Amino acid sequence: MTRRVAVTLEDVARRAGVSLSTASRVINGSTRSVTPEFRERVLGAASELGYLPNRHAQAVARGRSSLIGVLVHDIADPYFSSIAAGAMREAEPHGMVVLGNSLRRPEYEPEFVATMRAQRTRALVLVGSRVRDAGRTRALRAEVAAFLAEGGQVCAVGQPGLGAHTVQPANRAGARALAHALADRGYRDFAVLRGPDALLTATERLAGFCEGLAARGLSVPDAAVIPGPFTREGGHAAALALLEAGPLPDCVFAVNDVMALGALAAFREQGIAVPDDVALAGFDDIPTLRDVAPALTTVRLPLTAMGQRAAALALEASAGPPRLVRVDAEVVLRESTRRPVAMAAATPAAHPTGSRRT
Amino acid sequence: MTRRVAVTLEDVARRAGVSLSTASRVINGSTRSVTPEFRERVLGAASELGYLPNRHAQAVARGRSSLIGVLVHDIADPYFSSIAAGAMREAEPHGMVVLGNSLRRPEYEPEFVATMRAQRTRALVLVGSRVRDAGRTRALRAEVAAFLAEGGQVCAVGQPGLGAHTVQPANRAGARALAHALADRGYRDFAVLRGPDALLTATERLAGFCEGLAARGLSVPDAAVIPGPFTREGGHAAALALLEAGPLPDCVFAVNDVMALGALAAFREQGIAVPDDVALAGFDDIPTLRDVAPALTTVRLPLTAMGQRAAALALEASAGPPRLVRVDAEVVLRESTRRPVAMAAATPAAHPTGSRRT
DNA sequence: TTGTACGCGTTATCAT
DNA sequence: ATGATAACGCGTACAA
Repeated sequence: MTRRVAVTLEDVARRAGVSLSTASRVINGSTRSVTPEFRERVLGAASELGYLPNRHAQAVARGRSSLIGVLVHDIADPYFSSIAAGAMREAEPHGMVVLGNSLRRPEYEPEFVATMRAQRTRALVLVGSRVRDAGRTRALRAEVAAFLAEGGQVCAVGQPGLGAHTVQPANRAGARALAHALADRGYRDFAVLRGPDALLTATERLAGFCEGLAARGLSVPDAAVIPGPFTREGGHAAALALLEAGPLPDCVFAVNDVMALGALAAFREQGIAVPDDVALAGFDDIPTLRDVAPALTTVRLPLTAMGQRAAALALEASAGPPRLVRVDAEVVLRESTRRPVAMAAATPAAHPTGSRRT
Repeated sequence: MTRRVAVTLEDVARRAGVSLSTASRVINGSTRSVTPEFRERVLGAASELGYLPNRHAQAVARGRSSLIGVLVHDIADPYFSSIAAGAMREAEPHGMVVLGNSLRRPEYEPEFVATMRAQRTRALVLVGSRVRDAGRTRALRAEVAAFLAEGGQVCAVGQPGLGAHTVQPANRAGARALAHALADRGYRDFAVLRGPDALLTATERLAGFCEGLAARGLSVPDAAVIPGPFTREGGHAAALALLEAGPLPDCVFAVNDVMALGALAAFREQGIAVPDDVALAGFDDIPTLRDVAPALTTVRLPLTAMGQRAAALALEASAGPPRLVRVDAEVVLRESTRRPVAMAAATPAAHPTGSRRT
């Protein structure tokens, strides 16, 4: 009747002349208690028939599958693809990786976790940023809790407070160190392309940057803090908005690299030279940066390693409470914040800080 | 005994006071033949209990899962992540997407297809390049055939001859057109960073480029055709090798953009200016190109659209033979092949073509 | 050690 | 329209 299309374990058992259970034992290797001779026969039959275990049937019988979920916001964004690559490299030997792409829609995240629950996935890596929207956060947290309750394991990257293991980059400290470094290079008049204020990551970087400046007796005028999407287009638009808002600052900090690249493009289009007319810095050190000119100052995060670490945490047989793994960020000064000759000639003290923007 | 951890359809049926079959009918909506009242009751019970259908059980019962596989060589490479993003966008509404990362190991490809067979995946998108190794190709083709025989659907991108639908970019014609354009800009003395000679894609582009030059009475000296990996590092190394081999040509063609970026970096490190000392062109038009300076001449492929098209082909209920969808490539001339002033001043005829490299 | 039989959560066939 | 009941392919107590 039904067109039997794939070889089943029963076929293998029949051909090997053994029972289904014996065949099962040698194939999945649960217990070693099988005679070498039978073992041979089963293995032979399996390979002759081209047998492939039905993973779904296994998952149903075992009550758990070997799928591993990885969720990112945008797989075409180098930040996410780098982390995803690291996570996949680590996870691949342990099971099949399912990669989800939220397209930056927060409502998709709980949905994805639900899907993974339905798949009885054993481990989950959630890469993203916590968002200020309490409803969304609650929905996501609820799904994660349900997933955990069902015996799954979860590790988040960059979004603490989910009740799961977390790999957390030093957004605040990194931005603070960057501010120090820029102030020490003599920059005095700053602007920040701050990203969406709903994104915790963006907000932390802004806060850290301001703290760092404050430690040097500097600050960013409110009018020079430009919000916008966390993307290249967002950076582009924010840079244009900055130009509209008033005279150019010494130095612009975009809270991530893709935004910085957008800003760089906007400046180029407007005939504004970086770093001669304005300095520019980003955050993340995405691989793409190796090929842009001028070389972009940034705060390096070990993206691939973060993904690997997260996958390892999600995969390890963990007893005990959720762990928080902090990841250091390192300031990398490059061409885009080389002080222009005119400024470098003067002593920093010669530059009164007075806020140009009121 | 067993810790019942997830809500099952039976729980829902019991709570709704209906039979398992009825509950199944309203949940999966197979037949509409359910009284509105019962329907309400089941839906209510399901949502109260937080019921999630076990996809594995469904897959076992139905004999086919709703998984969709996408295989790429390197998810961190913009070429692949762009195509993958397109494929995922198209596929996501139809099922869960499983993304595989071969890390450019050809032996992983048949393995991935086998895994997808084991998962009873319904559709498969294979992104990559056909490799000259007959053994590998045969292994892959065999797995694809088995997958097809089991009722699955497949679409390949850039690797024809797999017995599946194929989305095939115009590698040859694109490279030919590029050669024409460069010759028309006055370049006479060329080198090609040709990639691995085992990769069909690389070979086709090289061949097309040579054809295009030949049509203008030009050619590339053998010594100026440098092989190497299809990656940024490969391009970097190949550019250095080119420098070692002899004097600089007018113009270098790297058979893909990431190689061109590697070459660009190598030139920059060596103090060689592009395009003033040497012109440079790539192939693909990856998104990254928007941020490199000088802007890189390339041959544009609609990467995202190709991914979408491939997923659509793999998903569509196709009767009939495998289809071959050709995708046009478009030459995009940018700054990196602006003719230097000195050359532009002279007439092309003033530049004897004589091969500098013997 | 091996085989029998039952269970996993669904779908689908068949009477009712 | 609804409800038993038999698959689906596999894992695994339990008995032999």
